[in-house]
Amino acid sequence: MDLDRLLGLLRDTYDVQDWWPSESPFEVMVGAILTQQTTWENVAKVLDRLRSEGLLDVERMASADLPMLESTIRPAGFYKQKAKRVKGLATYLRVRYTSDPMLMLNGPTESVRRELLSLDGIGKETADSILVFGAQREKFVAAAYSARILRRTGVFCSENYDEIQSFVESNLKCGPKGFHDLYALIVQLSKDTCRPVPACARCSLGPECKFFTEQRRR
DNA sequence: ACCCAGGTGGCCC
DNA sequence: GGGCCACATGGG
Repeated sequence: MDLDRLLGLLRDTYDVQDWWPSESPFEVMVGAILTQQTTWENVAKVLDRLRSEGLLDVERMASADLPMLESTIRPAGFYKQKAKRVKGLATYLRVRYTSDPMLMLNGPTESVRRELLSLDGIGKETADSILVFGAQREKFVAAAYSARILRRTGVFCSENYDEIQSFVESNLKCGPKGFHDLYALIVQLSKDTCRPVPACARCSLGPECKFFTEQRRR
């Protein structure tokens, strides 16, 4: 199994259209923070609540009442952290990019990525999700699901984020949207308990691999 | 009564 | 650099 074949199989089975629905890049940023360690169903509920309160807006979010924000975010879990981080993000965008907060997503991908990573609550996975789904950049999100599927399909075996990301980014030949689609499809496959993971093979590391003895899943 | 979810940051060694 | 831990609600 190689990357392009995996992507092809997944595209035959799942649809990437509107996998990450949003009305603005800022909504993607907020959603990316809210969805950390949380199901999208709960995040969608919170996004709706934020929207109805007019808070999916940099200016309004930045000046939102924190306790109020916390109670709105509660169903998404880790609500105190997330409220502080989302408000912190909005505040940063407002002061750093006064004319247009979304200018932050302009410029070279790697420099936007570094700036995202400097913010509280935005790590590699969240930064890459924002780049891919909020700013249409070519980046692969090397999340836990990605590591798991690539390992079980025998494509690549590693738990290291940077290693997995650079492997995919330098080996997937498929054109534009390849990284975007691959990640979206991997998550759908992971959550779809009714369908088996595509045929599994041990990775090329052989007995050196710490997962070598893992049994194949159905 | 467990376990997991579209992670991150802090602290320790 | 890795290994633990807190953060928290909701659903199986």
